[in-house]
Amino acid sequence: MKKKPRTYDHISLEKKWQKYWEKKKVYKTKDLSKKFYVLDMFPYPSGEGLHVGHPKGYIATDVVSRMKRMQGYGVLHPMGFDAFGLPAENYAIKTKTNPQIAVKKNVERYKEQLEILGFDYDWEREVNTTDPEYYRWTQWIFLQLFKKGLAYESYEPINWCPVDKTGLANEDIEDGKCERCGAVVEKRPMRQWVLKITDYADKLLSDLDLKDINGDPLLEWPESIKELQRNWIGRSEGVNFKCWIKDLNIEVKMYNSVPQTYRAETFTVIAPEHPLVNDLIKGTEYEKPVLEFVEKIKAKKANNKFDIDKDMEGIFTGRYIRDFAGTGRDLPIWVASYVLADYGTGMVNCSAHDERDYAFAKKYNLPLHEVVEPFVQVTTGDDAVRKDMPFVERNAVICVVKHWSEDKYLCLHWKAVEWRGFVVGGIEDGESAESAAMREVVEETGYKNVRFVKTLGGKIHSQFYQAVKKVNRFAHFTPVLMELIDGEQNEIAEEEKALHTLEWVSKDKVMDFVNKNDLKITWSRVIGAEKPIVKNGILLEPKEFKGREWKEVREDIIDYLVKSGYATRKINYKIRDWVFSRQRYWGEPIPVIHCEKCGVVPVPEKDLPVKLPKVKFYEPTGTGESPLAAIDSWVNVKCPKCKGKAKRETNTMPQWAGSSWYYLRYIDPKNSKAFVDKKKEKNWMPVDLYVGGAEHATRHLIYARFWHKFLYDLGEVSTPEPFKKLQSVGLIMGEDDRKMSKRWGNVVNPDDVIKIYGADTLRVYEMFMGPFDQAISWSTDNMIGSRRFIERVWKLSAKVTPNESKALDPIIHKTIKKVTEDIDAMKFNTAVSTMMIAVNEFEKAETISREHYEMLIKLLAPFAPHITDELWTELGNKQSIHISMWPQYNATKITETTQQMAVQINGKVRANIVSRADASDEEIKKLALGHNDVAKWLDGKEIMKVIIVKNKLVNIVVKA
RNA sequence: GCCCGGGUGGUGGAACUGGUAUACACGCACGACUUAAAAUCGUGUCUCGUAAGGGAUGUGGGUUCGAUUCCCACCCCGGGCACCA
Repeated sequence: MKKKPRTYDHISLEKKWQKYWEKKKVYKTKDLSKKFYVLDMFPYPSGEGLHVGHPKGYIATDVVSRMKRMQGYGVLHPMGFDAFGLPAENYAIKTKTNPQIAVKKNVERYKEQLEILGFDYDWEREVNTTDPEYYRWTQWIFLQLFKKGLAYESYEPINWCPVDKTGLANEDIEDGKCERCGAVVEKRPMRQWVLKITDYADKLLSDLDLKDINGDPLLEWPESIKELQRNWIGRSEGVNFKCWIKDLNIEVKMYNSVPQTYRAETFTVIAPEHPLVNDLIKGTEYEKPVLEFVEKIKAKKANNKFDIDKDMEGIFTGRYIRDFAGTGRDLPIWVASYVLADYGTGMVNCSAHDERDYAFAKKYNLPLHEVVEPFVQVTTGDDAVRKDMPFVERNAVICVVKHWSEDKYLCLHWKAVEWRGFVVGGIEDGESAESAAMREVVEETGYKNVRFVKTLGGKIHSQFYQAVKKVNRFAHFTPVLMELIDGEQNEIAEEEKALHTLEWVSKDKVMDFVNKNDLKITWSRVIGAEKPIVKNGILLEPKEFKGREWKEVREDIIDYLVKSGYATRKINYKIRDWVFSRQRYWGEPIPVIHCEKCGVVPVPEKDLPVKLPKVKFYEPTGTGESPLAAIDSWVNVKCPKCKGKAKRETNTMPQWAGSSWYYLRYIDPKNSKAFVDKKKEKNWMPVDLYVGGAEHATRHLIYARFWHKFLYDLGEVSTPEPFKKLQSVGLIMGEDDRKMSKRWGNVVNPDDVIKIYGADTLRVYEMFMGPFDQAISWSTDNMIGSRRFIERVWKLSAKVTPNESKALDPIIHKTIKKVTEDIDAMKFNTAVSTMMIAVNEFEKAETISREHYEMLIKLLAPFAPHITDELWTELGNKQSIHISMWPQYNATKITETTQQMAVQINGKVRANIVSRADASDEEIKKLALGHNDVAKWLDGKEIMKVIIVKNKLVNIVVKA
């Protein structure tokens, strides 16, 4: 064994090992009985190159894949490039180079940057979405979708980006702006290809919760990303009411996801874009004004100047919905700006129990009819309803009492329970609310001359715990307004005064004074500031369901409506079909041909790929046609069916097409007969670990699941879901806490960092920074710690002797256990800190056995692959450390013979004791009580209880 | 507004199914080595207090022998969705 003092020259050392690994094909994918497929979200190679934030996820998968390989798994850890789409094309236009050339250059640059980081990718499996041999299969999948009717042409208005001059999918829009360039998106009707992702909406949603045979979740995804997808898919269950337009006898369906309140419906609104609008107004006096209104709203929407809060507008059509459910009312139909044409049926019956409908009705003075009374339940505090206790119902009054001369109101403050409100009391049998109110005011306040003014609307239902009577109360309050005639008052008993005080509160302070919701509702009726009752309340109609609760009655009402023939069950989704065509050059040509005679004809599979032709001008035209339309020689073809005159489709696919299935191509990247060999697919799928940014939750991850499910239904793939475990990477921010970007000048380039500190240091640092899925700011200062750590491991090799030494057994075996578990759980920061602790211990030892040192560097190998391979071969090993066996911990070597325990007295640490590891509770108790520092605290106190937690603490509870 | 995360030293952060809060690292201070500096090594570093001891995990309350961890309310920060009837 050599023990030369040598310097750690990371530059030559790292280069040397990278060459060695490549030459020896250390990382070639092997088919073994145990497989592990680790996948990175492949990069989109921009002209900027990588910054230090990009490789964070790649380092993590590299660490995992290296450990898995050492654990004897056949590991598939590939890398490729996603290069079609707007960014590459815009870059090409800007730099006036052909995108093909620009992409090639960018890919080369990216590969160089990835290579110096020392990743273990099997580059023989590299894929590139712009390679015709790759997109042949992207086109093939499109054709299968087309054949199953899942790809169709549509002429609906879509989102159009005026800067990028192309249509966009819903998913490409952020806050009404183009996600790429930030331009305000317009609505524009044009021909486009659309994929029917809505057919899979239900499966995409429910399969998020798939369970395996053990009942464990099949998708080990962060709950937050599942939730994002659930929200995006936006499933809504409800009913479609059958309605008729009065006089015209047109049947229409009306979607309603809150059918409980159907009897409150008093008017109907229809979207301005709805085709039925014309039929409603044709030839009537309403035709002109309504059409003008529709045009105005459409124009606003096209320019994205539409703001729902400012622009809630409508106009009457002169038509009515005929009474459809026995309410005895016909509903006037209004065209309203806030109605969505492409959700539900584009037409909605409106009631007082929806905030927007309520606001619209108030604005246009439309009638409202409430069928729900407010219901409040106290859930917190002393008067919170007690669980498992029945309710005692009672009719009662809430009396708001106005001062005889000032604009003040009589309020009560019950101090014991911190209840602030008005005079409240029960209604006796046979008593009217009015007389109960008179009686209660006199009894409670002592004021003698009070006058009834009016009842404040319908009942307010309220559940709370009545401490005095020790019951759960269900009160049905009638709120009333009273007024004192003068200030004449009886003396109030002293004991009454102690319970509560009377306060005259000025009008503007009452709302803040009262602290219970039923009282707040009462007060809002006094001042006329009522809000619509939504989502919660007690039903008055229909009479069969009177008294039932809003949430609880829903299913029964739906049953009732379906049985009565008023409605049918219906499910709607927020997710829209995927607008799949782009009017741009740089994408996969959509493989169909438009024939004058036969219509749309798919390109025969044997003619794939439809290659993107080389062009001189690839700037977007902005006409709704892609630049391909100008290339006659490419566009004009013979119809594959009738051999007649035909033209190629000139739209191309969106950026997300190629990435929707690339993980399958890695499995069999060179196959020219199929997109993937079925046997190989079965061997490697699903992806065991997929790592990437959470920003892909609603696009890539939904699209890929959609395509995968489609291929699964075709029998082309063997798993219902593509990605078993998903892990999101937290961003690395700039040192100024802002997103790393050229714009802020805070970009740190990995090449520079590697030059100074080495790839191993960069890798260790990025893993050590903090929790992997959390966004953390870069700190070059902090990185020095990782470099020091590596150098200490390097220097430690001087202490290695062939002799055995048992002293370090516990520490190294604990470290093996923790590091292995942490890597599996993606807790890299604590894995690194555990190794740091081990190194600190190793440094204290005189000598280190070769066995222990080898264990240590093996644990470090996935994080710092270069230096560990160097140290490993210095020890005389012939093969790379990365194909050595991962160390296994020995549980018996971890267990210590003694245990240290803290002694607490009433929860405060007063002493520490050491006992044999197998000491009995009695022995430990004796030891603890006998300790000098403990005796001092126990002096003259009575011991109530002694709690012993093995290997942790002893807590002695004494009487204070 | 709704739905997810998250608030712990000067900083990044650690703490297993409730069990000695602040591991590990950065920074800082002091010391050693050096003519000197860098590098390296050592010691210290939540806070108040001379000490004994007390107080701290966003705020307030609760459960418990014991709470960063569980429950309730509120405040703040980050992300997503947002006219979806």
